[in-house]
Amino acid sequence: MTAAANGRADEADAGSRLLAAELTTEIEFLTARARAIGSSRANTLLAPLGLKVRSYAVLSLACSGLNPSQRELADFLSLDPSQIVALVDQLEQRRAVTREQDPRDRRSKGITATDEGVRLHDEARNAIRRAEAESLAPLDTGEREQLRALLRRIAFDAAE
Amino acid sequence: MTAAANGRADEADAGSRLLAAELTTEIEFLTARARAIGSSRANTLLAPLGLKVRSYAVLSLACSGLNPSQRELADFLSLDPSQIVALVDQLEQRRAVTREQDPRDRRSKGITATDEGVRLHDEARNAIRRAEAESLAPLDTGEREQLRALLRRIAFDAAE
DNA sequence: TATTGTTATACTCTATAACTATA
DNA sequence: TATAGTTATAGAGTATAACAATA
Repeated sequence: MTAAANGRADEADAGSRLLAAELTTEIEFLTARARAIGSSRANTLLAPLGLKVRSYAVLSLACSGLNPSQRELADFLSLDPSQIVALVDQLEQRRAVTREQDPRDRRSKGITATDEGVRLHDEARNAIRRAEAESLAPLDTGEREQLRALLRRIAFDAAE
Repeated sequence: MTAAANGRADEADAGSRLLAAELTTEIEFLTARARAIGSSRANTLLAPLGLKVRSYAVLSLACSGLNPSQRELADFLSLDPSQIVALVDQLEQRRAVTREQDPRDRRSKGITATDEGVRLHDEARNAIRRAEAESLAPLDTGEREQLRALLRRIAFDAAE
């Protein structure tokens, strides 16, 4: 996780007296904790499909119609190219995606989903949405959209 | 983070055409990315102090005046007790914290900061605040407080 | 000479189980 | 019998460097 599995994420005792500590006001800490809770739930619900948040992200981008190269996937997901190789290997072995050599640059391989990959992605997206609904249970609809908008700006405006 | 170091976190090309993908609307993905950016910055700024986000969290709780036991630290930080041992070992070796046996339950050890630990924590907290300011640069003050409040509810209301 | 994908390797982080001392 | 801390170990995740094919 980064988007790694974290099976212990929701074991913390939220009623703990340590909630009074200053640490709980720091965004860095809160973000890490929210991510751990979210990844844990997402990985649990993705497990029956043989996916994790990492492979789901690759599959999702393969289904986007944007035909990303492995290099683009690595840059966009902030993963090393060698990790993308392993993730694409897994998805390719189960016939969810294909590597297609770019005729204009034969070094580059576009990753696209097969019909089976699209089916798998539909199921996985439902799992992700269930996980999201559980993780965001304390927030109402408007607050969820607020959070989404704020996170999106941090995730993609800050890096430039 | 997990709050692990992620040196590649902010290398993604935010101007990428992949921004159009549906994936970028999913909270799970955005949270993981925000955490990676935040942890990366925080770890970079903590490195000169010989700390990471993990050890900083333990030090911070040791400085809270709440005198947490290792078991409480493990529960609250969602870490395995054996990982707490290693983190406290490191901090104890540099004389930043002490283990004190609880006289009412001699199995339990309360972790408290030394004067040196408090000094280290003051420096580290400044580093964390600088990291936070950088990570949240796209947001104004009101939006930062909004985000803090939303994350706090997810981090601590959801787990019950 | 630089870049894409690939392989290999080492390192960190995380999960699990067993042990001890206390309760 | 159960719990706090500890130790040891294996697995997953991550970083780094080197290589072949292509540009």
